[in-house]
Amino acid sequence: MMIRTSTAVGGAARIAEKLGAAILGGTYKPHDLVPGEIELCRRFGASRTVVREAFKLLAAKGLIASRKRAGTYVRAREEWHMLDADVLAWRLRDGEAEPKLVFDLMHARAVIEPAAAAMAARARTPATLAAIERAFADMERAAHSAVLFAEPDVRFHKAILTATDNDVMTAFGALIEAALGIFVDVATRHPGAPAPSVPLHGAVLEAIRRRDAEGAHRAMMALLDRTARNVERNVASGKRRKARQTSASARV
Amino acid sequence: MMIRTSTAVGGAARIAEKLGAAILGGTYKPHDLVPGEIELCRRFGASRTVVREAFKLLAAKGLIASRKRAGTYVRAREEWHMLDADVLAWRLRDGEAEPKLVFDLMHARAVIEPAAAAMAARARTPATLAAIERAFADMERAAHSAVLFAEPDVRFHKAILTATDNDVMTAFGALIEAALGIFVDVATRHPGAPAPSVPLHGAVLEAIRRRDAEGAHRAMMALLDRTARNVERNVASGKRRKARQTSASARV
DNA sequence: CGCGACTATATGTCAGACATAATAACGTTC
DNA sequence: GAACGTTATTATGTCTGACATATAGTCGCG
Repeated sequence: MMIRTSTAVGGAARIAEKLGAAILGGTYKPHDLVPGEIELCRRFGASRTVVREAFKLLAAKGLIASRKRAGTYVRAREEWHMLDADVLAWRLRDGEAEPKLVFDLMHARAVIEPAAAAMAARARTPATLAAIERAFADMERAAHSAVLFAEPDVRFHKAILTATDNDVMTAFGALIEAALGIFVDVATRHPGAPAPSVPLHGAVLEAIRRRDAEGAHRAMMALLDRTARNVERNVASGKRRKARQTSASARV
Repeated sequence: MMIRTSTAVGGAARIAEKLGAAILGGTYKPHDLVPGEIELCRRFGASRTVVREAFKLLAAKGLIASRKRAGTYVRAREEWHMLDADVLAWRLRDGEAEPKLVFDLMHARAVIEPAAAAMAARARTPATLAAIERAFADMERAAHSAVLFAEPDVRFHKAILTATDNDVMTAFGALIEAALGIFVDVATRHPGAPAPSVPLHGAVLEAIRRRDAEGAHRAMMALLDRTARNVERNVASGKRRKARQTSASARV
């Protein structure tokens, strides 16, 4: 199992994690300099090699860049790779979450996923359809528990993206995954099993099965509508509650 | 000592560039090991430090991972961050381009951009509208040359994404930019100025200006339709011609 | 034939040195 | 005193050689 509270795990990755979260959290703002390599060596108890490798991890995501003599600075916000799963996770995790981001994600999903469902209805093969069906079956089985529901739910949505047979659409899976991770987080601290959403998922599956592109589009839209209402209802209460739990939400 | 055979520029970035292109180009396939650090030091005439930093750049994009003793290997294709601008560029650039990817990109644009135009029509502010107008004006001025047209064209589409006031939609800018880079490449080696597409862009702008969401959606759809037909017409000839120019396309 | 101990190997980390470029400080000239 | 060229400083960039660590592969034992 391994609990690894904070120690031991990867050198560069650990530092990048902390620094990335700090940047996304606003500790270091665009055009600010991050602490110098030597200073970070001291703080993290690591060698310059490792700190520099951490820098490269963040540089690859568009977060920082370095100039000789001047130091390493945070790049302009527009340069950040916002669709990168890690960047998204850092944004969503930081204590003072941004409710607007949650809505932005929902709106983006409302654009992408219905279209994806329609494309899947047209392009599905026996194999890709089977993957969707498997995910759906697992969802039905886990419908009583929000926690157990999460995994097949993500799998369901990703399976649809894969069934589009479009590499770019498939790539949105990472986005959906990050988004659903948060929504689940919201849902779990709210009463009520996810059972009601099962038939809505079922409708999407059914439309894809009979190659009904328009129907799949509509069904996915309806599903996301329900999710959006759920989220909207819970964002306020989540906001109230975050004050006392800072960011202690354990990743299950 | 170091003889620096090639052109001196960038250390880690240069190596990451080559390796990334090689992975996306299929030289190293998923689950394959890439050459060891020492071997790459030899090949690139660099120190292990630099090679390792290059590895981190690629690791951050999901392309590779390392295990002790076993070496550094290419991760499964599903793990690659396909929406990353560099990854996309590497895919598009490699000599044996994938025509399917070009179509996938077009289809994805057809999903995202009309929706973005509609959102922009609703959410635009004087400032964001002005940015779109400026880009359009520059397009009109450059309508006679495909090369000059490219920059304001990209700016136009990105300005619309920004005007949505949705961080996730805005992030698609990198995607559009990479896609347009290729389409321009195709267009330039084909006769005819981009002038005909100007009024189509103008219609989008006009709809956004009068806050007509549905109209903006339709206009953007029409614009992309034309682009799609253009691309479709030119992919075949591009394919034929790539044999003799391998990958000598100079970046303008 | 299965299993534990050992070894070789590639990555992971470290410390110290020098190279490089851009800024800041200085001093000279008009 | 202001403009300009020179030097010093500083943080990143690169190189080197060494040691740490985990594990795939090998060997030998039961």
